[in-house]
Amino acid sequence: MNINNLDIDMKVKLIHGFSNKTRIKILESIKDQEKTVSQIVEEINGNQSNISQHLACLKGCGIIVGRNEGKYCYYSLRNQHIRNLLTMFDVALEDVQNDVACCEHHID
Amino acid sequence: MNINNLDIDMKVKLIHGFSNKTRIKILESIKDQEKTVSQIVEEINGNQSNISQHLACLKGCGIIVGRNEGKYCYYSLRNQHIRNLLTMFDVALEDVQNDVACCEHHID
DNA sequence: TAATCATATTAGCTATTACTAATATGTGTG
DNA sequence: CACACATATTAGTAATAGCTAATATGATTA
Repeated sequence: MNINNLDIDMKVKLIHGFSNKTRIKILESIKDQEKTVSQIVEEINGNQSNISQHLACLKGCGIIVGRNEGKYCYYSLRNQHIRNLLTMFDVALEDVQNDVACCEHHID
Repeated sequence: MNINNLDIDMKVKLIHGFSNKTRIKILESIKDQEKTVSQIVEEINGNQSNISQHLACLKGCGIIVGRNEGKYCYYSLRNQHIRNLLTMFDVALEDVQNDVACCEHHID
């Protein structure tokens, strides 16, 4: 496993962070302002444990950062690059939107 | 399931296309010029069946397009937006690179 | 300090995804 | 037309990811 492979692993991990519906919802929810876990849970109508796990994943992937304040934990996007990526997904999607039968069975 | 949810599903599917090591390798391989399946297989040292399946996935996600010519099939990135996305991943990654323990067990 | 609230962690289970090997299809060539 | 080559498809299996419910941790408050 060389440097290049490490890079690609990192890249895949980063991208993987974005590749789940719940995580995308979380990211959209905190795109413009930091929120606490419970705010997120309420907003996207999720399960506390589940959201917490996804937040840990997003943090581990370097997509978001957490900040503790008293008993609350505020999460926000790591930086502007991440925000840009989220925007770019939408841009690319618009373009594809019409002719995507779309990966129904993913690999097969 | 409303319009918004359909959008988000599409978005997740699009992103999912990028979230696998083999697929990223394929994309990097064809980033600057179209290639045949066998060229890709050779270049990234992959298994023909496996690569073919991933190509179908990428096509289904709207990330690449295929063009038949005789017994060959040439694949290339769908458009410039996709190329931009690939570049942006690298940009975002650089930024994160240093402090990513990184999602070892994904959700847990 | 006991009770409560916010969040994290764990365990068990199910669903999804990726891989390999075998086989099929489709196209050009001797 | 038989054979070889390029690619696609299928089936079966192994690996990964995601979910829920239960429990733990850690901070605040009555």
